[in-house]
Amino acid sequence: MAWSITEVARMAGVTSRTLRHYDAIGLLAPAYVGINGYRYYEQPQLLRLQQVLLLRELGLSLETIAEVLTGQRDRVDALRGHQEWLRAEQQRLARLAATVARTIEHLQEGTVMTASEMFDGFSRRRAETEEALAARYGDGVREHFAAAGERTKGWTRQDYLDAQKEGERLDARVLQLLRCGVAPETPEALDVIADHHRAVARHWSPDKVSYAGLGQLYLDDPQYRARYDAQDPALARYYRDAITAYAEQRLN
Amino acid sequence: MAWSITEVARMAGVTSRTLRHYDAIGLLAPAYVGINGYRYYEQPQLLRLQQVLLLRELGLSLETIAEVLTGQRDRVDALRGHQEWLRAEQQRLARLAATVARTIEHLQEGTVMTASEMFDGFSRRRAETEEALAARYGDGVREHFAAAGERTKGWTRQDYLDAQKEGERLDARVLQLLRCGVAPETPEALDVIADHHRAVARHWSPDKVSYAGLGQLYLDDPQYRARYDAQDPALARYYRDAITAYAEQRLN
DNA sequence: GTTGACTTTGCCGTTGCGTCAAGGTCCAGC
DNA sequence: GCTGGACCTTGACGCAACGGCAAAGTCAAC
Repeated sequence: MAWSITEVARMAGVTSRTLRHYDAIGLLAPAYVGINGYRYYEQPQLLRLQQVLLLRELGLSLETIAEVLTGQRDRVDALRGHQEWLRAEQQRLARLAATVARTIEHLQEGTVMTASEMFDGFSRRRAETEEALAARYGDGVREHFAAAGERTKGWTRQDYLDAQKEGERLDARVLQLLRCGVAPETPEALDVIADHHRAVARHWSPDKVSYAGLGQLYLDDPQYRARYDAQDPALARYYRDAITAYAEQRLN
Repeated sequence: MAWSITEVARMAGVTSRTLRHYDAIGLLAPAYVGINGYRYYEQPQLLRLQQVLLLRELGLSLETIAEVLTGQRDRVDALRGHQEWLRAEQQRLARLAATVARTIEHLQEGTVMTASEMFDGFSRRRAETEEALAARYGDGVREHFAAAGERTKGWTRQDYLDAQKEGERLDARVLQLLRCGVAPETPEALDVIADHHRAVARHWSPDKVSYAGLGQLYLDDPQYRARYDAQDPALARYYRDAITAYAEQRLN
């Protein structure tokens, strides 16, 4: 008993285009293909399609479904992961909704919502760093940032741009070291970190401990972590190791 | 004071690719373009970008943002709509999570989750129709469906497929009438509806009132409505009008 | 033999960019 | 004047899961 593509589509409540797609991505191949090129499906394919649609309705991606059906991945395992994703997504939406609500209120009150400073990438990153460090090491670190604020009071936007540019160049140099297999505690690496330290010192006065703390932050803080992971999954750790070595060997 | 694309990108914390994209879709054009083709941005563009990113962080689509910034659409209005969407999406995810949880339980209990009948598009649709009608007219209609179940007891899968195929052909014919401007109460339209009535009567015994109720259902039930709306936004209403006219004129 | 329903492959469109690729431009140092 | 490196341009593909359309071949019934 073989069914044509449209017949199967009707039985399952999907379109024939969908079945062709599933064939194309290797998720569900027909039982056989006629000499005319027509796809023909039989009972086992219907059962498999049933499984596919069941998992699809739960929101799993076709890729995950394929993994589950080939047995590469456990169903319960995949579903648990999906459930976690669903929860995270729900929370994200909840936060968004809250922010939207607040924004609406502000708009209605006529508050102009300047906050233009917050849209300077540089100062925003500094604020985030302050929060992250304060969360890890207590409010004591905030005085460091207050001092940094004093020091950069006269900076123009151009100064910030230059500082940011230098930071990116440093990232590129460290990435080079990593890619070339240079160990993070070698003098070559530490020389690059020396430039990093000099750059940081322009708007902050880290001592041995707090500079090493910054290195650790690169690894632990989700914001920094994501930024470095985007370039190389090993970059954050490399940065931390190099900074730690630098603090140990060249600071006191 | 003009800034290059990368400078603006750094200030705003986005990539230059993003700014080029915004230029391409007309969301944010540079202040001017040099003879070398370079994009240059000035203060007003930065302010606009700030607005864009603010709304983007709230989850609005770039299209909506563009409408808001051109003044075609009110901010508060757009945000309210977005908020509703967020709520609906959250609820959808919550339902999904609940279903996933139940599925995990079933899997762990070893329940095999056959429910193969539920994957027959036809019987599923019938179940949905029963629920929808029961919700509207009370449980009294369920006996109609029980009788239909009796009548289709001996049907093979092929019979269901044929019935479904006929249903789709009828939809196509009605759509033709609609597109050609044939009014729903004309004899020509009623003749098509007569075939519809014959087809329905094979697994159901509608009287004048309940057949008209089915027509109304096409318009009111979200499932049916979506199915017809996909073909033409006026199809559901046309169906209802034609069925109502048929019930009035040719049934008693 | 002619419809009409059905099938095939192939390609564009959706959202918001990331990521090359190929090539032109700018500026500083020699 | 030349070179190198950082910067800029346009163009095109890729993603997820198909929808929709076009051109062309196939099948079955009348």
